[in-house]
Amino acid sequence: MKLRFAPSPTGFLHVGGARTAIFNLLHARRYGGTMLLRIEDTDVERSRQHHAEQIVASLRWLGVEWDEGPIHQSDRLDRYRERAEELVASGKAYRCYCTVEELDAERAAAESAGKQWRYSGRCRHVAGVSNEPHVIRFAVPPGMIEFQDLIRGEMQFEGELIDDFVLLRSDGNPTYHLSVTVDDIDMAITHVARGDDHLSNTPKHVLLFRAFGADVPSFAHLPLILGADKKRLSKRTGATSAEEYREMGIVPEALFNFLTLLGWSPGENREIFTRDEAAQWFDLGDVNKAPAVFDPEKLLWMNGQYLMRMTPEQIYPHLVAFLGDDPRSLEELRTIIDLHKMRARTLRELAEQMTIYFIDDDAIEYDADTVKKHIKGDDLATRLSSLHDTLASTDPFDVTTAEAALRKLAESQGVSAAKLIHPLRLALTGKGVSPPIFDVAVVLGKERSLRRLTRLIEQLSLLSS
RNA sequence: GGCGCAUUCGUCUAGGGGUCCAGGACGCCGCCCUCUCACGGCGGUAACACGGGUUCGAAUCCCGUAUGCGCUACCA
Repeated sequence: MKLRFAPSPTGFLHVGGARTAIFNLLHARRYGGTMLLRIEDTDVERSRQHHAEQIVASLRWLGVEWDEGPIHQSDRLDRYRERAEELVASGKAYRCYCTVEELDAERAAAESAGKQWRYSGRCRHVAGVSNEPHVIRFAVPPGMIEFQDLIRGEMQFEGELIDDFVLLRSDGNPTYHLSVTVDDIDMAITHVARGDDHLSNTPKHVLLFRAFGADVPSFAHLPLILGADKKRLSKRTGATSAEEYREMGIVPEALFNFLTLLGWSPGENREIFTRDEAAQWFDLGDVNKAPAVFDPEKLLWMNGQYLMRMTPEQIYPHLVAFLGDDPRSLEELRTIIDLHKMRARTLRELAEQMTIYFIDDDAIEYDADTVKKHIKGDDLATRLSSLHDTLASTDPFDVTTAEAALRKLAESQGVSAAKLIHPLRLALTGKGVSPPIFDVAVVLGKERSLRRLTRLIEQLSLLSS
């Protein structure tokens, strides 16, 4: 068994393509098959080398591996010409001297007359060989074309309704239909899993496999991924490339898992699982027929689930990119990551939350809403001063000791602990939300915590006015 | 227009004739936990597109209709 993912390098790796790659990989792994990566860059107009490199990088990042390739179709142009000539020689294809201008004009005329247009096949009968520019067209035979689709079942198409499609362009480059079948034959592909948009092209490919005397592979046409507007996922409705999700702070394992669930389910209500688990359960035949809407909210939730289950060691390599020019070491961040990982949905959020530990004690900006809520009462200054003294004499300065000391103080002051805790949070972080405040204090250390508390006390009159 | 594909809660899905007045997850709402947030726990909201059949019985099978999408290029 051998599968392949065959992107064309006309842009970044689209999430739909990413999912196609994942499904190919999973099916190959499930059944011990081989996975091939092939770059379909026969369209010189639109293909770019840097896109190919970007796609390869995105696949690596995502964790989609391949056993062979990447093979570039642009390296195999001679092979496609050779195969096209074979078909001409055997009478299954022919040279066509019609120009695009002529054909476009015919098409436009037919359209304005309200009639559907199809190529007449008139060049089938042109005799001899001329040096005039020409394409090679496949002579589509009449009759029903049938094939099996793993996802849709038995498919039937009427041959008469298919144009004599172009195999080789006038510049000598192959079209998709030619290159894809020549390659799938040469590379012994047994299962073709690709986007739904190719379903209508498949009869052409079946015809070509037969014309070449090759076995027709199994097909699996995956439904598209839609945006919130139920249209093909586009930039209007959200990020479309794997790269954008990386930049957003999505970890690859989460995106992989999420994409896997679009159009497929392992059953038994399983949502979070590893690539290896998916590879044990996956089968192309279980993929849904209906297109799926990409829900960024659920991706964010899933990413949060991953972050919270990952260790600081696992998170750190992904996090570094979000830490700015002067990233701290894993050692410095280990505790902080543990404190914040269940509070962030993306690496970006995580990095953002961690900044409170590294800014100057004097640079903290107090959140206005939190100030309004917790900075009140004439005796606040004195109570916080007492808190300062209490914390100053707390030894050791650890979570349990500090918390016990604060609670004891609150009791002696006749107020709830919350009356001290919220101002303390504001003092240490400038915010109304944070991890448990004594954990934050311990990370900061006694000295910096006291300095931050002192600063708040000093600014109290300013803030409450 | 032609050909093809699809249609279960807002979204992702489970379901493959009776156990479904439809299960899980995200989101949303409420409660609990609690120093805040998050996590977690508990509960709630919400769906078989429509119409005909077949059958003792249909979300599940068949046929229409509607809607959406794809292809109809010297793009893939």
